[in-house]
Amino acid sequence: MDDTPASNFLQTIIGDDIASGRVATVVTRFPPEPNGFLHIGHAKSISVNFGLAEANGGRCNLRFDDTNPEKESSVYIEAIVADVRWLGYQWDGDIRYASSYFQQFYDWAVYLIKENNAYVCDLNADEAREYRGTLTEPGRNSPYRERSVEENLDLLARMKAGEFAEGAKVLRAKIDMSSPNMNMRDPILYRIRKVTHHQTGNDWSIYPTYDFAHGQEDAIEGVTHSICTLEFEDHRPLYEWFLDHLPVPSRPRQYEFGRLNPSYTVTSKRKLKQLVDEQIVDGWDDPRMPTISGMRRRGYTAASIRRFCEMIGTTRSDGVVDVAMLEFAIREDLNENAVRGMCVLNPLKVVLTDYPEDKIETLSAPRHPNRDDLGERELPFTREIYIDADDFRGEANKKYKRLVLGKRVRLRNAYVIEADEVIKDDNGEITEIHAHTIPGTLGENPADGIKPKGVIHWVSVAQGVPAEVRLYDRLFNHEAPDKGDNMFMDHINPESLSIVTNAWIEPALAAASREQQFQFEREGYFVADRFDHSADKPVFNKTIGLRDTWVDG
RNA sequence: UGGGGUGUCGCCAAGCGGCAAGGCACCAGGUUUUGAUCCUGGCAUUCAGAGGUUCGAAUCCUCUCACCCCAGCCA
Repeated sequence: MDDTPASNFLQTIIGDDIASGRVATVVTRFPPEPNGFLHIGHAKSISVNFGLAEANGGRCNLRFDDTNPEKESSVYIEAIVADVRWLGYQWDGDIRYASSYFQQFYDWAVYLIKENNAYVCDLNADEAREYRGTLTEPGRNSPYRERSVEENLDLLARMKAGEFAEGAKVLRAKIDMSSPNMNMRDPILYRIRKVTHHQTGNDWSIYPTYDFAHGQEDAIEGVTHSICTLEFEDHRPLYEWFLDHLPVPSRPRQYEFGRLNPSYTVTSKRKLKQLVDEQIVDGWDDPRMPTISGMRRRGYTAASIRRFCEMIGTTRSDGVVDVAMLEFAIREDLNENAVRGMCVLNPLKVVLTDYPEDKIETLSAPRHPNRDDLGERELPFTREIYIDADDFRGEANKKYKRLVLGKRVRLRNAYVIEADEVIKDDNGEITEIHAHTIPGTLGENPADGIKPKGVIHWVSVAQGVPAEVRLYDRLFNHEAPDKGDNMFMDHINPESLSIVTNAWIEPALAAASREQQFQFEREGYFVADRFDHSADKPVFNKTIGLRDTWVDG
């Protein structure tokens, strides 16, 4: 958005087109099919399409490629619209639908028949496959290929009228059954589907295929640069064939880029849907999902997703992007902008035996270590506090910079304390620690010169608030779960979610509003859950941990 | 054994005939009341490989190799 236009091959092409006068105004489009939620791969496409339009003073349309009603639903339309908006992009004019051009497509189909460039074929799916040939053998002409224009016109009209059963007939382009490009072997333009369409209801019983719709949609909308992913490259000759043989109002051009494949994740709507359907996750917006809505709920910001897309670039090579880059993008944003707070995930009580029982000292702590503009928060200090159980050891080596029996540690934003005694129950489990404060260490080092070895976070027992914290980890424990067909189900990380129900947060955090991001110091970045969080029952999701270079656990 | 693509550091990626940007990751120091941030330094005599053209090649030519996509009435 405020970024300088990324230099990539698409920008070069567009720059040349503008310079040569081939295009006056750049028009792109983001054309999702409403058959699932948008994921991080779509975010790249959105970033490319809207970004290129924006960088070149052009426009970008949001168009639903809704040509297959069987798999689509308006539920997805609503989710997709919300996601694009949340990412921060504004499409040109109204939302478009391929389905609103259905009559035009039909008229063009009639045109093609009249030009002897299309015919109705009665081959069923199996027969058609047989006639199509293979990658190395040419196909054979359909026995229905030479029907008369009149007969084809009549048959198409009757297909439209619903006279034939699904699968009984299709309309095909008459191109070349021996083409080495499978897409040119008399591709299907229309198939019979007697289903209700989410936009057009029962108006149609035949629906155009992607190939017979896409280029024409682009032409109707005046799209100048139709940008898609690499797997459509083989369709480009067909895309152009239709533009060549139809009286379309403009001449769009298709360009392809390599799709995004983040490591440790799957980005295939089919596979994501399977995770949802089989309840491996809680829904399309589960925080472990690589969907836009899942990432949003996880605590990713729109800015970090845009930044990530910018970092990875746009090229024609397809590789796997290390998720560490995505993690870097969100840490970078949150480090700069997230308010700090303290949360104890695994509470261990510490009693400060020298501290008065009823005393509540209201300390003040900065909301951010390097940003004074974010101000300060009140931080109550009391005799009993919780620290994380991992932050105490009876004894430890010099590398351990936390609380050790007989040693000192600094309580973040408060006093230096020294551990005196470990209290255990009958089973030998530690129940609490007795310690004492070192006077005069509020904002100062100990007067005796014995500096604490480390800093740990804490929360007042009496003034803190219980909270639920959902700890997320990657959904897959394999770098490339997408490899192989259904193998990805074998690589599910069984520990991708663990819920901490007895976390303890400082009062300032209980005042969080939904979707507000924080850094729980020394733990990571967390967000108040978009749906489940409330002041009465705080719920936080772990977005990502802090970078941890500490060796020796 | 058809057609279409891609190969530059562990990952992403600039480079488009003049002598290998940058980011992520990693490593080593410094600062630090977050083992975070921040700061400093390190990290491809080499561009899939082999030939060739040229004063000079990652960039041009030739061949080879590897990987990806295409045989949905999905997009």
